Amino acid sequence: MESENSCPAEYLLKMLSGKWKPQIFRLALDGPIRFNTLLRQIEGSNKQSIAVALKELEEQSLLEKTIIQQKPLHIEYMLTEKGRTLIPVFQQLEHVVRVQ
Amino acid sequence: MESENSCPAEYLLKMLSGKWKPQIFRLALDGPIRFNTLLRQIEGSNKQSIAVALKELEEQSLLEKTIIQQKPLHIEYMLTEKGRTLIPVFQQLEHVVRVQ
DNA sequence: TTAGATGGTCAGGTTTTTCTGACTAATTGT
DNA sequence: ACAATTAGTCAGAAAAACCTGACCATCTAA
Repeated sequence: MESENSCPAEYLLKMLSGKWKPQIFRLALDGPIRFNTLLRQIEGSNKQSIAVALKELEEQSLLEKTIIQQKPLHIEYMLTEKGRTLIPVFQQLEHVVRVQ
Repeated sequence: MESENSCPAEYLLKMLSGKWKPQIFRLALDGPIRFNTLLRQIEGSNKQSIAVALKELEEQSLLEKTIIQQKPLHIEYMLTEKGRTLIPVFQQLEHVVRVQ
């Protein structure tokens, strides 16, 4: 993933390319989310693909994984600061899609 | 290409998915553009892929093909009204990419 | 203690996307 | 007449993305 890129759409497209990333990212917009919740909410998806997508989103610093040391430890994925910079783009897109 | 879609990013991603579409679209933002110009300006691309991408962008009504009946007839691709609705998204993205 | 949930990994196969090279046809310049 | 440019198409191969099913470890509830 070369971050050097003169085309901003290509940048977003690369960041969120793949069959499940946009949906994962969108669900993460609503707050921290867990692996199996994603798996259940994204219909048609599968463990492997979600796992790979999450790993890549982490590597791109759009999501971060947190292990919560509690009775039954559980793992959460949430937007990073960088991830949150994409929120206005999503809002803009929502607007555009409504208008079209 | 099912246009039904609850996730706007997924919508954009679908519209502009593929290795060359974002770059084609971006070049088209600067005005009508020709096949061989795209081919030359997008390095690493090839005839076949550009041709397929252009056809799909046309089918999605983001670009339109115009045959200009002049001495040597030539063909131009330009943004449609629908395509132009994506301009603010690109601007937003440019801003975000600068900030990141 | 056994079943079910969470959060994965791994190998292998299938599907989708992309690329290469050859070919076409119209037009223009030399 | 011949080469070059434009604007493609097509078949087949290669590469990338995705899916399935099996497996694993930890924990909890029955």
